[in-house]
Amino acid sequence: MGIVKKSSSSEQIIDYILKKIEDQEWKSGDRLPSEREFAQQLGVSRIPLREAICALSTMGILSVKQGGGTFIEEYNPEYLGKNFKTYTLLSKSLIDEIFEARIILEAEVAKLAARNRKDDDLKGIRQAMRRHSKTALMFFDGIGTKQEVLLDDNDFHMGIAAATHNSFLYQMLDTVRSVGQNSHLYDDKYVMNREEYKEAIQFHEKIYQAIAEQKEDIAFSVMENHIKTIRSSLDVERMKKEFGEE
Amino acid sequence: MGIVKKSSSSEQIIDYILKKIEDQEWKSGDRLPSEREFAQQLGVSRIPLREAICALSTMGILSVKQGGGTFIEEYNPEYLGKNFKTYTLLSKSLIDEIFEARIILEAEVAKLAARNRKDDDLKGIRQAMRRHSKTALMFFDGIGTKQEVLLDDNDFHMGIAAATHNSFLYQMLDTVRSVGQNSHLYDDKYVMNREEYKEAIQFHEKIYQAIAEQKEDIAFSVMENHIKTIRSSLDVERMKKEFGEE
DNA sequence: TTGGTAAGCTGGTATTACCATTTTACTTTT
DNA sequence: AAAAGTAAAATGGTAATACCAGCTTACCAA
Repeated sequence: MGIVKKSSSSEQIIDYILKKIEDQEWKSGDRLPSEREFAQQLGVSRIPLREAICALSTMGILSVKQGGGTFIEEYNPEYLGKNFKTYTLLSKSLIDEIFEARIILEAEVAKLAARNRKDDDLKGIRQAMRRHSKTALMFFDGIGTKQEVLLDDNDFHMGIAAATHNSFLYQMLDTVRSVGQNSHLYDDKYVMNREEYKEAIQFHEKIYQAIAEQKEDIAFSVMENHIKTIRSSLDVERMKKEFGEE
Repeated sequence: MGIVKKSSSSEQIIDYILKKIEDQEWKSGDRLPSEREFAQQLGVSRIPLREAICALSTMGILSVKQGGGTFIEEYNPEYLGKNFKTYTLLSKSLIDEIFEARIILEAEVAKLAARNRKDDDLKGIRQAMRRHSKTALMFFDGIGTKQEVLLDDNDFHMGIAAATHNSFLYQMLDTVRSVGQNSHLYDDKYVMNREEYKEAIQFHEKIYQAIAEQKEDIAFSVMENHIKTIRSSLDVERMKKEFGEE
């Protein structure tokens, strides 16, 4: 007779595995029994066991390797926001919330980066910044795509996040940026006119300087203005689209 | 012949479903074909299809009802941090990162709450605050458990987060708080001596006042000090444990 | 010692059958 | 005709078995 008793089998199995982890009986890196063996121990078939393993691996708690086995995963903050990278159905009000959160996070991240950054971090940020300004200017001469510009811009911002040496804040910012940019409401509006982008490049340089010189408050406020400026221009575009052309 | 072609079947099915959602062919509330029918359409068996559905439902993108069907879920920020509620294996350095993130988030959340709070929000915060101070004082008279005190404390802080009316910040704070408090390193150290807790209660009252009067900067700085104080006392406890008793 | 080969582990998928719950449609009752 | 009850069908959940695909191991040959 198995250990499982009530309600959905797979859920009970999930609880069973989580309890083993919480009780420290199973630690990071440990291998679970093979599916056949484990299923027999629990008194269930492979199907609900696999459902449980699937759910836990989606959460990042387990990892499965074909031919190898199933293992307890190392704690990995990457999964914090991973779920949302592909989700695009956002309402107007949610987008406002996202931007509000993004302004706060970007500014605080810049501040913390100014405090914690190493010399190596500066190098990465600088490279991304220069690549970005180059691709952005080339884009207005008809060379390259908007996506390239956005990628370089993202590298700049996430490079700053990496300089905080705080994986939680990194992942939170990554989430907020991804969710926002994947929204179908902002598909082709992110890179605006030439002036606005030159302005953005200037913002980037100021932010970089502040981080390099470890001026936390300046990094905070300039970044805050930078993101607020972006939000404003996006709002303008949204107005155009609602009342204009079509 | 099915639609699926290369690599892992279940992953392809996941991509297939996500693409349908991104292309707006399937919207929130829509019902997927039944497992048998859908599997036949894709040219696979039910097993990999169920694996895909399992993964997507743990991400919060699908929801399944036995006897009913499988549906596209409404966008739900709740899943942002849900994964971590049970995960407890944290290293010392990660705990430092968590506290750093928490200080930033709690302070910014308090600030935003002071800006956006409605009168109803104040009511909830006030109730939690009073319940907390009551259970905390009772606890030192030997009545009630530490867990009750922690729950009330959590209600207070999350009530403030709710007052921001920003579900992203709410979920981020919830995540950071959950991850930190579930750590096995802090099992029985959260409620310290009587003086420290009276201090915390005073902090709470100041924070509440600032939010009620919509004084953003005061809410920010008092909350920042509140969390920093907690971190300090926890560090002291950690020292004791490392060099002391055992 | 080195290299490869084969056996046996592992998870991944297919098939079939049956159970549990929900939905639907029909019948019965009022 | 409307309401209530009941049976049938549809759907997800589980079981059992078999086989495929990738990895590990051990053993053998050079």
